[in-house]
Amino acid sequence: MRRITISDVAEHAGVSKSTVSQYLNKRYDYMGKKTKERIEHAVKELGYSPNIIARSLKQKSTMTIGVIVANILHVFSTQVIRAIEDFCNEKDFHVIICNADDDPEKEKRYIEMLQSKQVDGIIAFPTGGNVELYKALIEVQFPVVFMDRIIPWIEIDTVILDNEKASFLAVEEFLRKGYREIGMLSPPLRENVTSRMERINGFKKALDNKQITFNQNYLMVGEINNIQVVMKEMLEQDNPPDALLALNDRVLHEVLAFTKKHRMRLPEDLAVIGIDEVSYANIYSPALTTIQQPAFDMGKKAAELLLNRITNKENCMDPKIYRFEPKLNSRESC
Amino acid sequence: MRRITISDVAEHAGVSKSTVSQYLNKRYDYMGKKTKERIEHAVKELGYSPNIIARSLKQKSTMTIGVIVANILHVFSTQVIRAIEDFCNEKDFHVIICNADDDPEKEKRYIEMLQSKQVDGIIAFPTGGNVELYKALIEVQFPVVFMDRIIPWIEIDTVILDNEKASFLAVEEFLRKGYREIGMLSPPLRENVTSRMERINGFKKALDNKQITFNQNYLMVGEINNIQVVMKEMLEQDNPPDALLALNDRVLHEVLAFTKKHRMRLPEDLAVIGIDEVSYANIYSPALTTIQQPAFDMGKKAAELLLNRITNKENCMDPKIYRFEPKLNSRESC
DNA sequence: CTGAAAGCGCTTACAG
DNA sequence: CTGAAAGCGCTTACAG
Repeated sequence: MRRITISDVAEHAGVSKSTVSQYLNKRYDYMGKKTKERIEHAVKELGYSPNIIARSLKQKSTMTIGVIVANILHVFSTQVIRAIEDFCNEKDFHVIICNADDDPEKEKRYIEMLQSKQVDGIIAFPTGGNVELYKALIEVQFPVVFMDRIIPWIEIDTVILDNEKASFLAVEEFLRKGYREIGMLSPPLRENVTSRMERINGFKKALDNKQITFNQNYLMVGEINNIQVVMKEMLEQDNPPDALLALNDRVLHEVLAFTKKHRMRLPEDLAVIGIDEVSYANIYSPALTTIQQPAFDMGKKAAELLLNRITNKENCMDPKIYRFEPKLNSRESC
Repeated sequence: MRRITISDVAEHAGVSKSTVSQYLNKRYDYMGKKTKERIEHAVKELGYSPNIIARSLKQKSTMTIGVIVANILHVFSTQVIRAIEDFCNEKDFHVIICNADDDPEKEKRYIEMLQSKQVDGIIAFPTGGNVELYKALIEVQFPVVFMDRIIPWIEIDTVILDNEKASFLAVEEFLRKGYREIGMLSPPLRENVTSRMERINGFKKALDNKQITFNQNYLMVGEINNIQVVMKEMLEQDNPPDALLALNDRVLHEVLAFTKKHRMRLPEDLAVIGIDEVSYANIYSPALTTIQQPAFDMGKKAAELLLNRITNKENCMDPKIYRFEPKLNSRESC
């Protein structure tokens, strides 16, 4: 299987490679009509398609970006990716997806791999474990956009939910429905996973804002696979909360596993709100009240920012943080 | 930002480009120890990383494969992709993901794009709408593996669920639990979406096998966004089924929306089984009985087959269909 | 043991 | 209006 090259086309059409190249790049300005037709014909007849690799080498641009997510199995990542792809597709950019699994080592390997592949830019859910690398990228003005996480001292365009607002919305909804003893359940606060910290801060601030004193025992943290134990503790204390905010979709899953196991009725025995929309929110009984991230808008914005940086190199705008508004889906679990 | 090239390294180390290249490719056989160290040092000092694009051009291999899924938002696709990535990552292959959205035009563009990018092979959920293209790929011995769908007359390695068996397992489970009036709900049977056809055939065969006469009115088809209407019809007939098999996860979702809306109790009012595992199966009330596809195993197999074809060109083994066994997750909805 | 040279398939500045 | 030539950053067969 020998691939057809530009030389074959040139020979077949009886012109030079240069001219064929001009044709392929639609620089018809000075091209004779006859020449153009002959090339057109040759291309068709030979079924020629250009070797982008060769072009990239010469042009030093691959029209490809890399996307490093924590885990493609997470719904949020999946939606962000989909939005990025759709946007890039329109602009004739291609996308390479990588799973860093929140492992700085893997992230580093992927960033290096993507650079070796000469991608024009990267969108990443940064692990936060490669500060030196991030700095090096900024240093050489390599286009990068971060998603979902803010890395302190690193100035890079970042697209992120207004996480405090998400907690605010939840607290307000609880209060509106008459719940005042509000608890919150969170996975461990790893450094750099901005969203968790912010959601917890937002929770505290919202209570404060509503003149409710924050109760230490109403905020508990645990590994996902252990969080049902933690939840049990929370609910077995003397004056347990009557409402519970699940910090993310995975926590919500465990909360529901727990309430199912213990035959608790929602919202009578416990009102529940989850941050992150889940696919089964509407069909669950009761339908689940959630706070939704505009994942598609966020993905699109990230792609837009990145492609802007790639195409307007001159325009070295200062990096900013772009906050997106969460949305309350008020249903039956609260 | 001028990138460091092999020439810079050569100069810095005081050797030729050839030698540096040998070093990078770990062909140390005849290399002097001193030379090796000097290069090692230069590479580090300059922070050199090779330009894979240039290498690919020369070697005519990009160590990259393309994956064309119908929709990355579908859980099954997501899991297959993850398995493919993990496998490829181990073998130092990279993956480019594309969403064809079951649109033959898009599929065609993506296949051409991937070939322009000189990928070494493609794994696709074929739309079935580009038979000529598929044939052309086989013709030039371009490595391809299909997932989930069998395209008639096209001989290509295909990884697919034993869909008939999936229906068999469901029917058996219904019978075991004492349900004999078994209905099935399906999305429209588009040509080429093999799995739907097979699941329906399996359903009929299973009934036949159990000496139950198949009732036309117990098998209904409808667009997803209209399937609740169809379901209503099914359940309002004179002698409605007491058990229902949902052909896939999206049908199941609608079935559950319906039973929730009409306050039906599962399994008392209607026993339900869904083909495809869903994330909420265990936390739903009742927990949902499902038939699960081994998505990760299937993705891994597809990757394995493709990389084998890529690396053992000589070994032109006949394309086969690889069937995977579905698994019954017996829970409470049946 | 190491290096000069050719070549992968394009693009582009320049000459005519 | 078209073409010869150089070059993108590598690899590799071959010479020494």
